Amino acid sequence: MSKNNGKEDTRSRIIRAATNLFAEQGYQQTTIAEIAKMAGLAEGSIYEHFRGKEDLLLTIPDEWVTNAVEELEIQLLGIEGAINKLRKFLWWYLHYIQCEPQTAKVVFLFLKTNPNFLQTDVYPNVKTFYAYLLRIFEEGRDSGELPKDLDPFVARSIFLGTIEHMVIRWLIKGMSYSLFDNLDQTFKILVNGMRQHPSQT
Amino acid sequence: MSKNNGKEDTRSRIIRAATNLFAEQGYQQTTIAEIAKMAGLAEGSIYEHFRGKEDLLLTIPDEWVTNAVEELEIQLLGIEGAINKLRKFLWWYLHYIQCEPQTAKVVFLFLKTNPNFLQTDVYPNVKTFYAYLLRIFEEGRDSGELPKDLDPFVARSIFLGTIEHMVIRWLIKGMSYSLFDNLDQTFKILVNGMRQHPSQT
Amino acid sequence: MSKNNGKEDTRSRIIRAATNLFAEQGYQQTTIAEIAKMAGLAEGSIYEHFRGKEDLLLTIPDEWVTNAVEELEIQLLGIEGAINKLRKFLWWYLHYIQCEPQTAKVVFLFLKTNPNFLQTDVYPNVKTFYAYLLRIFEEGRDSGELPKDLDPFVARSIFLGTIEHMVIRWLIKGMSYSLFDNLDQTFKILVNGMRQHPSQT
Amino acid sequence: MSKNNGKEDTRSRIIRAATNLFAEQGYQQTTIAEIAKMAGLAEGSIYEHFRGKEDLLLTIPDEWVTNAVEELEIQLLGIEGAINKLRKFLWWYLHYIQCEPQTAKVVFLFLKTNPNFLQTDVYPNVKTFYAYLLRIFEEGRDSGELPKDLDPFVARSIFLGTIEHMVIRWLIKGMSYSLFDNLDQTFKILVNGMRQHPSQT
DNA sequence: AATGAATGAGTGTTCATTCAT
DNA sequence: TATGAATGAACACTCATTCAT
Repeated sequence: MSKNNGKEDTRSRIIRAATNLFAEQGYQQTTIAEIAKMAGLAEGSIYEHFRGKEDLLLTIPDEWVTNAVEELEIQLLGIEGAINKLRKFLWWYLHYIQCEPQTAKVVFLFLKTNPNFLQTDVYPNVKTFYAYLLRIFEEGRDSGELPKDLDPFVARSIFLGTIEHMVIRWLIKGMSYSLFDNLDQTFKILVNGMRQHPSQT
Repeated sequence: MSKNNGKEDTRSRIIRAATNLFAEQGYQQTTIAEIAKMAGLAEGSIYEHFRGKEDLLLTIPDEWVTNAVEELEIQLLGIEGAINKLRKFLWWYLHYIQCEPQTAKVVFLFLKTNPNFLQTDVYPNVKTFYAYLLRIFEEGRDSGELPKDLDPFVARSIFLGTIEHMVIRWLIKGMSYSLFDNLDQTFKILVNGMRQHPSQT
Repeated sequence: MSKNNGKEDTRSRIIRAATNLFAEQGYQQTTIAEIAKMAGLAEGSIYEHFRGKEDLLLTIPDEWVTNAVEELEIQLLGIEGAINKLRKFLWWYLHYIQCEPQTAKVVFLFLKTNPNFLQTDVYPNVKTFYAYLLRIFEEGRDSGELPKDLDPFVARSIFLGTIEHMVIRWLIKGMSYSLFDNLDQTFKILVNGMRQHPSQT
Repeated sequence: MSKNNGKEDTRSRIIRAATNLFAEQGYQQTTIAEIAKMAGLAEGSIYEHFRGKEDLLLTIPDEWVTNAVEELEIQLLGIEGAINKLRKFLWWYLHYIQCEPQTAKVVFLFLKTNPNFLQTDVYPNVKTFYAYLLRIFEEGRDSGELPKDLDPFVARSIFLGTIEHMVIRWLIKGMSYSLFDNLDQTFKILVNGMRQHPSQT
């Protein structure tokens, strides 16, 4: 934000161009020439800023993920109770994704396939991000809000799996509807389960 | 049946070679030359059986999915109640995946990215497959076993999202553990939810 | 010679084209496209026969050197005396070079600079070739025709150095004169120096 | 003289950097960026002092050769007789080469291949340098110390050829031994060959 | 004199696909 | 059916050189 100098601008422009092209055509189908053209640069200039095409792909999530971790922490401030936090997490995460759908598309569709992603500098941030979720489940289990025998890892898998499924479907369908459709139902089922409980109508 | 020696054999050998190579190196990284070599054929011979590399990729799930639909139907025979059927579905599906992990890897990691998959001949089968799940939820809702206001589509998203998340994680981690670890917990949470219910211990 | 089949022909055609182009424009200045064009092939076809441009360069001397070793042995048959053998060697070697000046140019001007040449399969043949010269000097020294204290390695250096100097000068000057000009004088001086003189001990 | 700090220094630093890099990696393999870095400059600054990469290569021998001509003249002062002068030439030349092996490497391995070298400003100096050798042979022939029928050009070819062969071998072998090993033998053979023998007419 | 970001032409190499045998 | 040599379009990447500051 405060780094908007000349150089940073060029770099950002490249990242933006690459993100959009990757998102629209796929990683393999996008050429350096296209990225350069869209960024208003010569082909060779890309290599002044990035080691190569894959380096570019791997750099795309950097800011997005770093920022996500920071925001998430702030978003959860002042929220009491595991379930309230989960709700907040879900709503905010989908909102975050919806704000930059192109970046999300690259991350969810092309990056997770890439074997080198695990060795990236961003990957630890991703783990940090997901660790928050883990902590919420642990907290809820310990406070009695969630069952004592709840395995936080399993709970997280279900939570994340559901989100990812929704997001990927949304991305593939061309982001033609709102990610928040049916979100209430989804959250309700996640929390209450699918079974008809005696205590429920 | 009598052709299942010469021609059919070759075709199967190609598919098997391609599946293994795609699974191990990725689709883009695998060359026709490698596939031909592993299948014991000359490069050009591949084109006697498939239109091209992508056709080959798109053909891999054919038998696997067709067979899945058939087996699923049989598996569900005689099972009473939506929850029992869901349990069966989950256990059997994971078992099915674990039996042919290479095929699963190709399907879950490389095929879902491919934009042409949706126009494939197999895709309707996939929809049929997932429709079973939908029907189970509808049945449960209508019989009162599941809540009256349960949205079957939402329920299915959660169910499938969870499974996919588990499977993809398992594939990426090198299939180094059993897919059935923690499966009980997972199913329990899906059905009962994450909340501590008064009626539960 | 007897190998003139279809495949061998193509390979030879590539080598010939490359040899001529390398000789005329230099190794770096020659492109694969040019070689392919001159060989009447598509660019990619080069790679069916050679691993790459450098492999092509390194392959050029193969036949030439192998053949030289064989011919040399025959040429020396029946020649008596070290000095007579040296004379034969000199005349024949220059003749051999003059027969295929393009190959010679590549070998003398571009190959000896290449650091990978020493690890080539041909290099042992080169050593074999030069070892003949060494043996002639040893033989002359032992038979008394050449001085007892003659160091064969030193003698060989002088002999080869002189030849190489002549050849390279000839190549650089565009092969515009005969390599045999002044050859008598040259040989006389070389041999005079190495010969056992009556006035010497 | 007063400029020999700022500007001249930079120029020399560039030449030194280029010489070392060319010698170690070859001309083609060395980039302007590397040279600039080693010279402690920005890439573009090279072009304030040289027209380009090839100009840089062609400039390397300048001082070395000019200086050689000057020194050679001095070295030969007061030496009587052609053979004594040849001995002096040989010893001093090798010494001169050994003092600056990196420059020698560039000159002997990369410059002589370069077609533009012949049009360089230094080239006349090289001819001057070699002309000294020619004059020594002529002088010896005329004085009767060397045979009347000695062709000075031929004699020089042998002399230079031998030296170059020794030097190049030494350079390629990594300068791992002394250039003066076996020098006595070498000179003895060379001179023996060229010397006027009593037994000859 | 120095900088260094930008340039963009140039090129080796890959590989899916074709086709004559 | 099978072959495998030939194809040739496509592309990432390099690097000497320029120029505004």
